[in-house]
Amino acid sequence: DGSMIFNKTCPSPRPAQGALATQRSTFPLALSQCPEQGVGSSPVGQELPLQGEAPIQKTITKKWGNRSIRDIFPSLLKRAQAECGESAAGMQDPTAHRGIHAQDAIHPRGKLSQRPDLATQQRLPMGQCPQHCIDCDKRFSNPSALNQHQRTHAREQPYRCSDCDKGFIAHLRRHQRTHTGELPHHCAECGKDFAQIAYLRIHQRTHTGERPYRCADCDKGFAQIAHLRIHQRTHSGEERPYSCHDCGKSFSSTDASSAHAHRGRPFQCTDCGKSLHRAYS
DNA sequence: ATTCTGTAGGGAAAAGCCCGGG
DNA sequence: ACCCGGGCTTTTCCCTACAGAA
Ligand SMILES: [Zn+2]
Ligand SMILES: [Zn+2]
Ligand SMILES: [Zn+2]
Ligand SMILES: [Zn+2]
Repeated sequence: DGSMIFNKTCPSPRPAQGALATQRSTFPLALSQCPEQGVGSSPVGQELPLQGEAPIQKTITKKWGNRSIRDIFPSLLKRAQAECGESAAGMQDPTAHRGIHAQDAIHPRGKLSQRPDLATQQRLPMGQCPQHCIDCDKRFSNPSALNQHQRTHAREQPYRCSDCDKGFIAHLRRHQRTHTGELPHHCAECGKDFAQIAYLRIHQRTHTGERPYRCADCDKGFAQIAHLRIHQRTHSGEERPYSCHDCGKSFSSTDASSAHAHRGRPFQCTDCGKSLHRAYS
């Protein structure tokens, strides 16, 4: 831990979730309704090679402070997604910025928008369309298309956060705690505090040992149903719907895909000098 | 024997849905 | 009618432990 050098020889540090969704018919694809994509436009499809990309950057040095890269990386990704217009310029970590677009199913890069961009009169790939809906991440080639689209959100979402400008159907206060850091729900057992009561309830099972979800095959119990569902894949054969963009290996989950390692040790710790073969060491 | 690497298990965050009380 | 929050839920992410392979 500590400060890390992220030596990016692997072009996608986190495996694509969206892009891989094509291989899994049950994936909830939230594409549709985008007026720029036309009716029945299919999900990502075979991802086209990205055009106009800078060549993969060889080394990106970044001081991560006291936090490890795996702690800081998710927020970088989220911020890049929320703030990006179309270019990585100004981003603290262009690597993260590239990553999220290369993997993004919401606005797949391979598809051209139907209307030309106002400035250039070119049909841009959807992922590069400059008009960005902050509520759903869809992209539009011109402001009026975005405006029209956003009126649908105004109907659906009567609440709007003054901090991040996102719209919600309810529970605005609860969302705003993600900005304020307020943690009103206290565990009397261990003293930890949580932003949502649901976190506290689930957390309390770690003290009580309650495991309400039971595997019908092996009778093992789990505290969270998501864990049971993941576990049950171990009984049901070799379903491997996710594959790595870079090496093509298949995995049963995005988690497994993200944890797998590549040759070349893309991660290096500046403190101990050790090369790491994957982000999770 | 040591290092790599895939996998299982477990702790959380964010946000959607339903509902009842005020 | 409207707002709010509790309770429950799904989805996704992050991390660790560990066993078998290299
Ligand atoms: Zn907000
Ligand atoms: Zn506790
Ligand atoms: Zn089981
Ligand atoms: Zn790979």
